[in-house]
Amino acid sequence: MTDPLSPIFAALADPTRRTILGMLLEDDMAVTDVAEPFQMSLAAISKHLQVLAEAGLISREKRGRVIWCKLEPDALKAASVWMQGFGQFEPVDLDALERFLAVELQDGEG
Amino acid sequence: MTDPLSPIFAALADPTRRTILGMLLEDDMAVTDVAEPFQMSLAAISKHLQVLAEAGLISREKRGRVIWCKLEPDALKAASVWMQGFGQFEPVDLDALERFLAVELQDGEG
DNA sequence: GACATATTCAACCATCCGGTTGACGATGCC
DNA sequence: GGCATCGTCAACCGGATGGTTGAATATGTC
Repeated sequence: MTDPLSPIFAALADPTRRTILGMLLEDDMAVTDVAEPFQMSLAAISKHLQVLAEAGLISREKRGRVIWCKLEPDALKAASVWMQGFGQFEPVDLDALERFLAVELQDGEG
Repeated sequence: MTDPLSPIFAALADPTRRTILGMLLEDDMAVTDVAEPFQMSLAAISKHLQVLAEAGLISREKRGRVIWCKLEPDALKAASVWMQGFGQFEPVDLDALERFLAVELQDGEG
């Protein structure tokens, strides 16, 4: 499953994770601070951040004992581009589109 | 859980379902015809169509004994709008996408 | 060294998901 | 009526998901 879009959409399918993305839109945050407004355990939030990171939607950088989470817009952009293929364009070869997006994503990462 | 976005993203998280949406972009299709190119049972495709319908991404209309599936772009638009809330990247790589689509459309069908 | 904080790991649990198969209700055709 | 076709339903299965708790690993502070 090297398809990049599936984990992105799967990550976006959870409202907690979408809320987290919204929080990270304002600023980078430590894991503990991300977890603070939620009524669930820190471990649960940590797992959500793991899902977001594996989808490429965020990155995590450890500085000292704190792990900073940062929004990575490229993955969202990939999903957005895919959807625009539906909104505005005529029939498209989706497999080719996904190959295109895969290249796009690789492009973004160092 | 009346949140409309979660089922939409969850539906998009499966590559089979995304492919189905791509097929329906060209034209409305009967369930059997949707299932034809896939290496899985008709019942499995029927379930996928159920998921897409519950997310609002398609509608199904019974005419005779055939059920016609139709793309409903509004749901996709809702998800797209949500993502644009994130969009500093909003003017997606439309240039690249258009170049891609131009090649695609020439290459593919007439 | 001792202790507190930040985060993950591991085990566990209930539920959901994607697939199968076989039976079933509707519909169209002869 | 009898039969094939269209599509879903129901039961089942293995694996993923979302949550819990408690222990473990780093790191910072005194």
